[in-house]
Amino acid sequence: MSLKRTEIAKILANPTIGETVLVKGWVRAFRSNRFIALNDGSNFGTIQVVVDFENFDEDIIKKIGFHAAIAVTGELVESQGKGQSLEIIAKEIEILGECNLDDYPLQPKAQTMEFLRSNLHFRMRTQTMSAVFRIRHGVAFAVHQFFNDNGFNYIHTPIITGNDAEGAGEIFHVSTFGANEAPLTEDGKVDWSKDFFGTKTNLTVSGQLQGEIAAMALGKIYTFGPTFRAENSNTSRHLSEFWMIEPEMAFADINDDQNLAEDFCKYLIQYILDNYQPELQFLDQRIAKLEKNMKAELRRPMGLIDTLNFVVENDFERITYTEAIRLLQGSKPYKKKRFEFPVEWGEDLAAEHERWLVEKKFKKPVIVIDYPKQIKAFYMKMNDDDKTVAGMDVLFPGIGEVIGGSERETRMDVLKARMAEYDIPEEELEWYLDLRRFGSTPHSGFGLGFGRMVQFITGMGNIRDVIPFPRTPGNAEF
RNA sequence: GCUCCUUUAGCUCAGCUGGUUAGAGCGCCGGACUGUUAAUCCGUAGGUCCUAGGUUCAAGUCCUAGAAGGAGCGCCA
Repeated sequence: MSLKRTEIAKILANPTIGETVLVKGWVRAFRSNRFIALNDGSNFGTIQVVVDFENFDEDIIKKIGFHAAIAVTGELVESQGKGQSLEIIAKEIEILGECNLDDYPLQPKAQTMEFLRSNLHFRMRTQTMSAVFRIRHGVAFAVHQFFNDNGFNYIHTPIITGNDAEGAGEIFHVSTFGANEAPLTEDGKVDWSKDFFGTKTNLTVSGQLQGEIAAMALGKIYTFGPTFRAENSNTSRHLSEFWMIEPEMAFADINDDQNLAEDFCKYLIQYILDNYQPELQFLDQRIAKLEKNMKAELRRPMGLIDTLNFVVENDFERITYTEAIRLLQGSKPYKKKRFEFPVEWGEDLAAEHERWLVEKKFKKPVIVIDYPKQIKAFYMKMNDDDKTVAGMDVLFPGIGEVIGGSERETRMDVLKARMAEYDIPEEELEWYLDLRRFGSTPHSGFGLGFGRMVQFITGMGNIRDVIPFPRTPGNAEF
């Protein structure tokens, strides 16, 4: 009977010293014509294969190169060298897939993220990307675990929707009409009633409003899916297609919302600390190397793992918008006129202001609540002062806003007035108003940018490097 | 959308106030090496200097336009 392949992770977890094993994987390094570092994706690291090259065909030895796919049959033994406890003494080696290094773009050394972005189909093979995407999976898993353990139901809200009234950004239209082929109405406008769905449709910008429908029946729900914004945003924190997590809770006010947001963030980070130490250590060292030659003020105040531990172990700072403005007006950069944008009650906080609050003043995540009504969405609950709404932003060091959420407005007259202020026709959101007409109750929720959370946990500088196939203005490769 | 920066070998970069055969490190390839850990040592090859115009006796270097990439800002998650 021929030997069955064993995954490297299983060998390392439960070694059977002295037994003959078959492993298959990709070569990460081949040193001294003798030592192969082999990775098969089952774990982050490698297993060492020792080759007595005198006993092998020269043709085979030559093909054992960087990122070649090979199969090795050999004896599992305790390693004679330092740096690993186990190794496999190769008896047979089969080349499964050669990797011609004359033409292969990747090299066995550190490469820039910009270069790797131009080779998206190869970049996951690098150690950095391997660490990032393993952690990305871990965070996604932890999202479901957290909500499941806390009694939330996962709701699939639509990706294509006729909902055009959310005001969360520019939309991508969805149509089966070809360019210049759209049928027109008598007055010369495109006749959307003849389109596939019989109405004008677009890709979703948020699942929140549909999430509220579900929360009014199931109590606690969450969505976790792709969202699309056609904004011409060119930053390291924005994607045109990104994944968002949106919990919604019935019978919950803005305080419950803040508690959920804080517990949730801490849970995700703790889960990765508990389950992805090798990956985190690699990313931590990677950042340390990158920052080695940087000026002290440009470096991170703490290492990656220390930062994650710090966030988990400390309470988030919670302040009102009004308080934030007061603090900012008393700040050194304000007095020295270093801020580019005005700090005035009624003006939205700019990135420089958020950064000062998070990185200079409190040095930890900050939740800001009770924003002026004019800078927040129509569905947020109006506070008793008639000036502010029960909205919140959760601000993280380095990446700014990770969460935006609110208690929702449930009073029919107030909601209608707010919609009028935003020129949202009532007939478009009759169903949303119905939720307030029939069995309405206070409820709250938020949206967490999944990529931003992964960015924070991995310490990656650009959100394009934490999603396999980034979609940004002018780029939709693969 | 706005501002700034970058584009020279496979990769990362150097190339001064324009001057004649365009450099380095790493990688690749060839060789050496029986315990390596980003292995090490020796050697070879490798370049439309992003594109198109222009200025000049002479342009990688200066000017104009365009393209691609990056950083920051705005919008947000």
